[in-house]
Amino acid sequence: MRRKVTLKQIAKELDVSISTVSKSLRDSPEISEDTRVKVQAFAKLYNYKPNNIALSLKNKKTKTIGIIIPEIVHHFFATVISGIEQVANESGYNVIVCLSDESFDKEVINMEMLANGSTDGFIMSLSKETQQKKDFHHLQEVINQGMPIVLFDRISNEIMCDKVIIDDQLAAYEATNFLISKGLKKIALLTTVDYVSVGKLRTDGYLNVLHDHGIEVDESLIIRIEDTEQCDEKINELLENQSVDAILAVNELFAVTAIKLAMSKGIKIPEDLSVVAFTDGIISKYSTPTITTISQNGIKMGRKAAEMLIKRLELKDEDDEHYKTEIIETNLIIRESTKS
Amino acid sequence: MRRKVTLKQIAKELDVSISTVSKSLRDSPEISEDTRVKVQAFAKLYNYKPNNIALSLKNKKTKTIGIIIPEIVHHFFATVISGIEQVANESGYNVIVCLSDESFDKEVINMEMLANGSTDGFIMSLSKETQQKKDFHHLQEVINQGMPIVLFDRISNEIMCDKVIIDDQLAAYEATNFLISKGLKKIALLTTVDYVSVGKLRTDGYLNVLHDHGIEVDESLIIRIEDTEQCDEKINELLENQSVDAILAVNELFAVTAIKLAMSKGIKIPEDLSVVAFTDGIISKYSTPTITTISQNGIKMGRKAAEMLIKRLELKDEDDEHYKTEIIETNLIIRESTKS
DNA sequence: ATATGTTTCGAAAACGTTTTCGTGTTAAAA
DNA sequence: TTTTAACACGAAAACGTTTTCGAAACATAT
Repeated sequence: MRRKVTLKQIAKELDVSISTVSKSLRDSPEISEDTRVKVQAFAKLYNYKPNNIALSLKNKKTKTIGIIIPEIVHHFFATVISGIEQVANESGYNVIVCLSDESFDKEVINMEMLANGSTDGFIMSLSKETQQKKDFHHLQEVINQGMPIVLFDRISNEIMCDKVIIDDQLAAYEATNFLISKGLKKIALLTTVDYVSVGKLRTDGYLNVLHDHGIEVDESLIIRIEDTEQCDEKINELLENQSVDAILAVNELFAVTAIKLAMSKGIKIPEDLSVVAFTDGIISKYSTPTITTISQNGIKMGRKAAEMLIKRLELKDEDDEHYKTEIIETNLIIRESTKS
Repeated sequence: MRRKVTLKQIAKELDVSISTVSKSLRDSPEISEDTRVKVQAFAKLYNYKPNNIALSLKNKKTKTIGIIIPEIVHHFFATVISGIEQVANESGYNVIVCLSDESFDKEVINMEMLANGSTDGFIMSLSKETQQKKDFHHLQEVINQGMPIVLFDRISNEIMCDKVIIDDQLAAYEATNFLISKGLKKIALLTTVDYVSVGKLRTDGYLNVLHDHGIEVDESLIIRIEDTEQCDEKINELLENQSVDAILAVNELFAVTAIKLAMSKGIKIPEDLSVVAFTDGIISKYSTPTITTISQNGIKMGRKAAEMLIKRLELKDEDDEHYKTEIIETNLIIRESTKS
């Protein structure tokens, strides 16, 4: 077992000082050709690579980005990570991933853990519980210490930092508008409880478009689903008690569940019922029928978030304090679940 | 902006030495009640938390696990990460994730990057290219330096280390056997090219069961698909030219693609064609019809891998050198895509 | 001859910890 | 009173780097 070689060992072996070795390897002009070549050859032979931890301590930079998200077994979040990783990699950064499991406490713990020197900054999406409690002291604490944060998707306006989102309200507006343009009237909304920021915004967009078309809002068509267990039951209720023309779902899962239930009741898609879902993922593409969705380009969001964070990290402390909110464009991907 | 407070600053402020502060915070008996209380109060007030990087350098332990996988936008790999993260979290470890994108070079670069002090060990699944080249020098190098590695799913027997896998061959055998027991004869296999270890093993299991039942192997029923672009074309060919009773697919994607193509040709599932897929993921559960799959419990694999790695990390250098290969059991989840 | 300049290298500090060891002070024992 | 022990604390080393500064050795110019 050949442990990693250090500057000190090389220095001892070649009978020079540590400084000389360090300078030689960094091609300092202070060092003579002779010793430089000698040291470099030796270092190469023993496959010397500087120790990252020591460098981090010295430079007060870890070249590491902390990612905190609610869950990873989730197509959208996985794509965001992928996007972040791409940019990070190009710039020599690593990513360290922590999951909050939608728990406020876990989010706090993970954040404190990483904030103690492990990362230079954070990219995160808030847990449900955090959005509900509206307690952001852990974020504020980190920001106060001078570490930049970029929030994406599940954000809060109470926190002053860079953000990357889609225009949830507009997207919901346009998607619903698309349904209305097909002559559909009784449009149901499958959404989450209101404290989830994106759920709220999407609901607003839905309400606005109805209002703009002078369509009366039927509260019984708005189904707020807390967790996946309720999903089947609540959607079943909707389909039993109402004659519905179309459904706008705030995620793929609600949509595919609705489609399956409808089909089992003999309701034809899209002839009897049109369905549009947020978040273009695996399910929409491969289910039968394929589902019309609002694309939410996770890769792009991840890339943008990483770019913003790294830019701020490499900005020489000229703390702009001028925070930006980037909006990633969405578009409607029309598939089989809506009338043409 | 209140930067993080250090021992040195506390020491200066309270006019004691750094050692005294450190000892006070760690409740050393060397320190008098008085100063201990005083220091602890001050530290709490300023929210002192030791710097992880400094600790890592001192202890030569980072409490970080490096994960290198081919891609993250992939349900199975996401579940494995989730499992790893659970165990890591319980034991106070963080995970740092790198993606190889199925590229040998990226795998090597990422590994070297993390090996220079960033992590205590690795959990990884080999990229296609690595399996093809059979070049494992980067793994061997890391192992020689005394860092433990746990391989999962895409492994190689040439590397001496802990491993976590499913019994791919047995699972393929049993799944195919299940199809045969339903009276199906012409069973096609949708697999990957042979250098992917799991593809090879699954193919072997398929071949063995045919042999054991005295069924002649029809090479034209074995479709080797290199990448997703070829997928449609190759499966189309199969369905056009052959009368096929059943399909065993080595992943969900191949299965759902085959089902969609078959249905578009008026072939009824499961009446005319039964389909079984490896990897129980999102698609199988939500597609129409739902797909019978071989479960491959990613969470469990991840958890097991993390347990093995951490155990080895915390083993006080009593290098067993006694490497284990854990086999995670699979089971057939019978859904709508196979005859009952 | 001295003064000046250049080349080449090493000592030491710094990053933030923990820990070993030494030492001064005080209290108890002889 | 002197010796010994217990107590409370600080100095310094160590982890592996990079970088500043000083200095020795030699060459060149005056």
